[in-house]
Amino acid sequence: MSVQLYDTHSRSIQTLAPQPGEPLRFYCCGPTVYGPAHIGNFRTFLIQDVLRRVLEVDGTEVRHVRNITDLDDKTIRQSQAEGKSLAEFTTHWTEKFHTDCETLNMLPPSLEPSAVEHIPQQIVLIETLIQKGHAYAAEDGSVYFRVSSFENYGSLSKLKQRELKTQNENSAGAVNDADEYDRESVADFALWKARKPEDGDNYWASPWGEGRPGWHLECSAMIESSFGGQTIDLHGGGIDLCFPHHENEIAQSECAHDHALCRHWFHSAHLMVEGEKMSKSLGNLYTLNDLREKGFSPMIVRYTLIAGSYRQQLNFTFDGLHASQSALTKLERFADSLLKKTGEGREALAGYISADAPEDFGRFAKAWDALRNNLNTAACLGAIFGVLGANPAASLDADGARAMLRAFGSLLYALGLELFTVEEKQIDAPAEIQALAQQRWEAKQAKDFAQADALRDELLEKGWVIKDRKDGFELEPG
RNA sequence: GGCGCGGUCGCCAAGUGGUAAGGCCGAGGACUGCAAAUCCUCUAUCGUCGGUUCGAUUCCGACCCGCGCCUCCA
Repeated sequence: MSVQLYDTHSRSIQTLAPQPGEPLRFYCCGPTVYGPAHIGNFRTFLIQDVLRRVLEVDGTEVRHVRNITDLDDKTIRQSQAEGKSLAEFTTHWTEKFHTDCETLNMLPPSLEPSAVEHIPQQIVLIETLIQKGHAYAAEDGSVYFRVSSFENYGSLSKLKQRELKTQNENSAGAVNDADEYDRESVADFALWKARKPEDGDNYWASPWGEGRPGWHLECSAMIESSFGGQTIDLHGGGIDLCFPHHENEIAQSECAHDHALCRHWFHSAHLMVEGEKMSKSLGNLYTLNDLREKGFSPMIVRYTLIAGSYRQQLNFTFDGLHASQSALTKLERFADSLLKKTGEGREALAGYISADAPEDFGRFAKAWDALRNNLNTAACLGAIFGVLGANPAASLDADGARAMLRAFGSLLYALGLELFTVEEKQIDAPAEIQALAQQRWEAKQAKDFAQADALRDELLEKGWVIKDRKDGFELEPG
């Protein structure tokens, strides 16, 4: 039993394993809480959530730490713009993030450190780095990391220092960054940023004067305090963080601690929306609420965001959401067919959804293997539907159905999918329409089909479609 | 220029050195007064050109096309 996962650093698939007797130490760069998280953010967090669940089902204990970035340029700028204190502002968006996570059925992390609560640890880290010659204070009171002092810089992203420099000079035509002035090299990055007027009240005392920590340093400090300064097993984040954020984390932590920061790097690809890069200016930056207003339940969004390979860009489309909706319904019908065999109601399904995996996944073995093999959610879902296609419930007795439900339930747990939660689009028809529909139903019951069809046509003209069910009818907007 | 991802049925998408999972949509059938819903069945030779091989979509090379990062964006 083991889980295989692609590692960005070695550029190869490696077995994930904790240190003997220890939980797997898993750190994820969390959200910057300066507004509602969008589906792109959630794609990354959801994939991390699925990995964690797969590890749990596989029997690995996981210490999952995901931070809250509540102190950086964006949170400061936005809180000021709204005339709120940083704490008030970030608390609000942190709460909103939690609500969304819960709605998406994400497991809460074991620990959720906040950047602003780790300033003392960050200052200590800077002092250590200065002492060791890896950092220096500039005249204005900012402190920079001396990239040239760390030989391995760039090993994660495979960017050579020389190339970075060349790029900086070429793309800009000239090196003209204002911060540049105080830095020894363009590649050096800020560990501590001297206080500026636009920071408002958001500054802290330090040996180098008032100011605030740099973003990269926050993660290094939180990892250190969350895992006792030990090498962690796994570090996750969006692919964009690979450089410079993670590269800088490595530099800071390894220079301070003289041991590896992390054994295994886990990066997920970004999201496209309808074939275009997601951005505010294109107006295609959706939040969970946006999609809910358009009639897509959170579980549909979850399914859509985890259904593709995590290492490939996912093109998020409304067609895709509809496809997910149908697929999810198919899973629900399957669950129904098994529950019918066991004589249980839908509410019993929850009892089968568990990280406590069966010894044998039976027909679902292929689906489970797919998840353990580099988190192949697409192949997993494919294998699940492959089983469904054979209509296995038909030939099972109650015990057989229960066994299959256990395996199915473990897969649902690993994927974090909940069934029967899709909110029906309950759009109430006006009384007049309801009355016509009722008349039509009565005509149909009386086998006066001419009259029934006439009324149905009339409703259609008024924009409502009748769909007969077993013991009645439903009205949907045409 | 550097690093990286990708081009597989109308759309999404998995995968393997020996003739291609799955989902959506669509089509046909069953059912239904007709529809709907449901159930059953059906649809590809894998960007281009070379090479290796008994055999390549899968390995190697070249090329074309799309996309991401290299500017504190998951």
